[in-house]
Amino acid sequence: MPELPEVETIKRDLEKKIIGTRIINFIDLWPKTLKGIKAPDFKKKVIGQKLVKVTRRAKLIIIKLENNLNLVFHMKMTGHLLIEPDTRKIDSDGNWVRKEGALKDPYNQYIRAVFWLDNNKIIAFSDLRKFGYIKLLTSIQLNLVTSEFGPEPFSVDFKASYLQKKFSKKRIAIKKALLDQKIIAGIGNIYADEILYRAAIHPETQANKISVKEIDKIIILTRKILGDSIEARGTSTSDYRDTDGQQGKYMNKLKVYGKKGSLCDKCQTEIEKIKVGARGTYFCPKCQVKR
DNA sequence: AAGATTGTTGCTTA
DNA sequence: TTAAGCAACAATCT
Repeated sequence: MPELPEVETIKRDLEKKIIGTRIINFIDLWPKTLKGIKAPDFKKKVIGQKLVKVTRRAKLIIIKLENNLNLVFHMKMTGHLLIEPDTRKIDSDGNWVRKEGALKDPYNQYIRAVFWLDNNKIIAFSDLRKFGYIKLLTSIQLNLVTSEFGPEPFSVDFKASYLQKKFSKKRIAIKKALLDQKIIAGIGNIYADEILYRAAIHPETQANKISVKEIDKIIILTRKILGDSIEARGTSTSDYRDTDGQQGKYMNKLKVYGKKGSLCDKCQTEIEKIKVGARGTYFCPKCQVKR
């Protein structure tokens, strides 16, 4: 799943590869990919525009255009933004195929939208499960969206006094609180489990029962884990790939996520899997004691 | 072959 | 007014 480290990796790659280029064409191969706008209207507003700036907020990628409109991408579970040489074409049946000599790409059949750029490259939005989307928003509309998110984990606003205030009002499981984008932006299922394991907190602990000391731990560990994962270019437990179609390397450093039955690093107890808020949740029953 | 998987939204209920 | 739970979305794998 693309969570903060994966989306941040994509954002940094895009910054290097596409800033200053111009969009010269667009096609949507799965109509629902464009949310809130139809392709003809979208094309009118986007074609000819220079890509001015790339930012990330929570799990959103935002590309600012010269005309002050913003391309907003959400990868959901299986989305990719692939930057490739322009070696693709549409065949007579309307199918999206590789031209001869194109890079090998296992996601060819899942491409939902394509932007052609004026540097002979394309941005291909691939998404196996079709949950991801592209929106075109004014800065005002974008602000309405991003202002709903809680603080970024690396911002100064993400601090103990803030989390104390938020958690004190919540009786939900701490894991659900970490996943709530209105409380903290960018954490998903993988990193929530990793943070709670390293903080030695049972994922079902009520958020309002988390101590001040534990809140300090959560803040430090969140930054440590997300930072390390960004350095490793993210986690590819299943579908995540960067703009070159390459996997991240943080999988090897995971302590609990996806590791049911393997032994805890700290105490050699078997890692267990339970459901918390309808999400698969991995933890060590000895290090993360229920209360 | 049903159930699990995932992030987010929108609805319902308390 | 707020909190919390759940269905829905989509497709694939077990």
